[in-house]
Amino acid sequence: MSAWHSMLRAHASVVRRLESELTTEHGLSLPAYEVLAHLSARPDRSLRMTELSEAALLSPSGVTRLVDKLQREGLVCRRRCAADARVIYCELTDTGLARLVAAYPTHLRGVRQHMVDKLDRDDLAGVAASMGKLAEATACTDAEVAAEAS
Amino acid sequence: MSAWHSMLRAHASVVRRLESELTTEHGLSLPAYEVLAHLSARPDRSLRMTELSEAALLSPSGVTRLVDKLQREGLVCRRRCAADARVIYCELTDTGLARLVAAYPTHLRGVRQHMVDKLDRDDLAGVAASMGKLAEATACTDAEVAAEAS
DNA sequence: TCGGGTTAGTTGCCTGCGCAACTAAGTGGT
DNA sequence: ACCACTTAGTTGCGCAGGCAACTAACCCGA
Repeated sequence: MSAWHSMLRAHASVVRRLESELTTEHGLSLPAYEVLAHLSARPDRSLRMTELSEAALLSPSGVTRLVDKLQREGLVCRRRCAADARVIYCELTDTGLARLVAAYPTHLRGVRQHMVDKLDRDDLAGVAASMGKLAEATACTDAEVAAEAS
Repeated sequence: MSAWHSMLRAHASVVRRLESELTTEHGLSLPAYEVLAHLSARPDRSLRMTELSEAALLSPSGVTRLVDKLQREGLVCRRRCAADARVIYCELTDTGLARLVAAYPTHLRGVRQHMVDKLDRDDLAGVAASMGKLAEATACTDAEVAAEAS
């Protein structure tokens, strides 16, 4: 139980700091950064909206609006899929990539400063492992829930 | 870095589940539950608004509105402080306590189910320790920031 | 004792985001 | 070939919550 509360507090404070640094220095919210980062990791710099939804931990509508915003700023653009007219690829523009590259050091420094440096090597490994288990486990139960719903 | 991403995902999914269970079964958001729980832990069942703000990880305005809502539902009431007319005590009513007692098992089960049971004993201890460090460390830097601002 | 600074709480305004309903497009059974 | 079912994405709506500005109360030095 104390683990739970500590996790809540830790998450809240780390996220708040990272987000405030990112927004003041580069005008990017944390989900926006996540989106750009995930896009940049792709060879074609693009992902489907649903994939972004998964990547940015956002609901479909949230992704739609976030991409709207990023598009208005010229950081991404929408591209229709030739094979399936329902899917829309969101593609990172050069401007978007530049913005990401500019923001990257800030983000990296933030994570180090607010998380990595406060823990020793073993702690960090433990956290990574445990959180990985949690994320995976919940993904599984999600699948089960979806299965029994159908 | 993978620790960071895992933490984000784990937190998001655990929180979402807990919250949805709490709201559907008892009509309480997670912050609302936190508030009631913290109040119940006090001998006089009351806390100042600022203390609630800290407890519920909410901004002052957020607390004001959350307490407004809880008050409308009759779960808490506001009480002025005789010694200092600025401070307002938020006090848990009997109804509020009853609601909390009703919700408690749900919350406990949720935390077990979505977090504790997915980790073995050592993981859990590690998470508690590490997250404790993070929360504490960020509290410290908060203090520093406040100090240098003044 | 009174005027500037601080602190507790509230309010206006705005943004982000989830849910539910919807449209458009693809798929599969008959 | 057609119609029911699913899937991708978008929109209407509503709520939660942060920031900045405000009020009221306290505090302290001259």
